[in-house]
Amino acid sequence: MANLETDLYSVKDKMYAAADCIIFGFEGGRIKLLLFRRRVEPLKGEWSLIGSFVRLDEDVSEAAKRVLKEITGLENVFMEQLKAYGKADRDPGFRCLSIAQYALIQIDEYDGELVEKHGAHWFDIDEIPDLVLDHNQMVQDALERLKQKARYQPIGLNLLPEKFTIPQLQQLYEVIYQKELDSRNFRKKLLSLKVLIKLDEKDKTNSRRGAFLYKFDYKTYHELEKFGYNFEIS
Amino acid sequence: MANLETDLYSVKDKMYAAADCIIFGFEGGRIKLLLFRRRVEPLKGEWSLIGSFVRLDEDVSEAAKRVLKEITGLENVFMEQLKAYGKADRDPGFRCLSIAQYALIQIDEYDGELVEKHGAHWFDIDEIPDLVLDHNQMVQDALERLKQKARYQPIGLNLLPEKFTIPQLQQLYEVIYQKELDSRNFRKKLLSLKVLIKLDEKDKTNSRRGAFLYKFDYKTYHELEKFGYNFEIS
DNA sequence: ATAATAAATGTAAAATGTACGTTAATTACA
DNA sequence: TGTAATTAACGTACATTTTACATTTATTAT
Repeated sequence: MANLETDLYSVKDKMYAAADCIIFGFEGGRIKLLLFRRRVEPLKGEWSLIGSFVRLDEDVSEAAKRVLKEITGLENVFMEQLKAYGKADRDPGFRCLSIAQYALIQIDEYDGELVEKHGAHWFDIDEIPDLVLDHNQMVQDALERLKQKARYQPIGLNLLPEKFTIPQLQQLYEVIYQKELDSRNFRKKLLSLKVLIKLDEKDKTNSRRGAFLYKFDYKTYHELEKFGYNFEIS
Repeated sequence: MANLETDLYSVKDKMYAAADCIIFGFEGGRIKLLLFRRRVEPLKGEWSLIGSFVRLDEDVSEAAKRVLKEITGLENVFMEQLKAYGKADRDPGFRCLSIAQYALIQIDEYDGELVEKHGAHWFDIDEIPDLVLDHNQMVQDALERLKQKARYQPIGLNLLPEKFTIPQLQQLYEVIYQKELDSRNFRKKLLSLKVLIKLDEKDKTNSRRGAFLYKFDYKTYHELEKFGYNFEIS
């Protein structure tokens, strides 16, 4: 009996593991997703998230960083694990887990040439084509996560340049939440959080008057965080 | 060049995948964690989360359910993926990913005999022993998730019996948040959410007067959810 | 000079959160 | 039998935050 059980528990099957990246950007007031053509069979050539098999000697998060750098040239961007996708039949070819990670990047900073070379393309999130396997589901889950998380943590800022205007930030929140916000209340709430640094520069791309540029004060933010400070934009 | 790249992308290493369960209960005003003695080498006999290798033909979530049922006899309990743990060196023996899932159970409903038989034991979360591999980290992460999630979703209720009193629920929130709550404000806030059904019964285990029992109104809750209703207990 | 445009500011009412004190129901036991 | 002890339940006043809404400001193209 004991032996039987031991044997049962010891069933060890090996499988593949993939790291797939949901790469979001923000441009022209829209959230964008970077997709590319799948490089391996089956389904080679179909639109797919950017991903790679995880190698035996690398961390899952490293695998994601590796592939992100390879395609976009970017390092040190915001990236966070979304979740693992582990349905037995998710890949028709062979058993393969995927650990999905989402990245938020400043869309103007990536290496366009590299992206071009890998056949990658930015899609508006309202116009995402059919993707391989369960990748559409991953994108939906990542958007949901972004929506939830942006409310209580300043992660959305990773989609904007270091210097940004309040109207820009509002526009970002409006597309994330998919609803309009009152500009007066938005500004008031935001400034009350005391984590923005007003600069002496203006951005005049959107108006004659120009809007003041701000930077996020991460230092103060992390200080306040320790005391249970609540960043919340609703 | 193209071939080289194709080869590079095609590096496919197989590895093991484990499903580990962080099983929380609530008893005597404390959050408890169910641990057992590891059944496989290496580290056989050490305290460990309950887990199993994922088999080739089963979903990751199924693996977690399988092992949970095996040890506690429980089915249909609240269980949710926490995250995947994918450090290359997390298991000294061989490359093994773990997909951690946390479960919230009513501690009185599990099969004590089964648990006994598997050498499992409930630990107060303040008295968790050293666990194998990165399991202590998993527990910390799961507690953090519980703390975050309980604030905006009524998942804590899964730790209580179907019928519970308001003081019981408050006690639960107090241990989750690790801070005292004002009983008058807690009650007011909770009842204002309009998702509790007051019963005609009282629970007299904690006082002479007895406290009225309530049930959570999942039906109404799910209705309200559709309209962007916000369950929030802070 | 003026028109056009988005940025920035203000304010009053409503809703929610916070900090308290008091009363109510029940049982053990004097 | 009534009184003390104990937790449950309720209420209120004040502070804070959210919401709804209108006007002024800075700038440039004409």
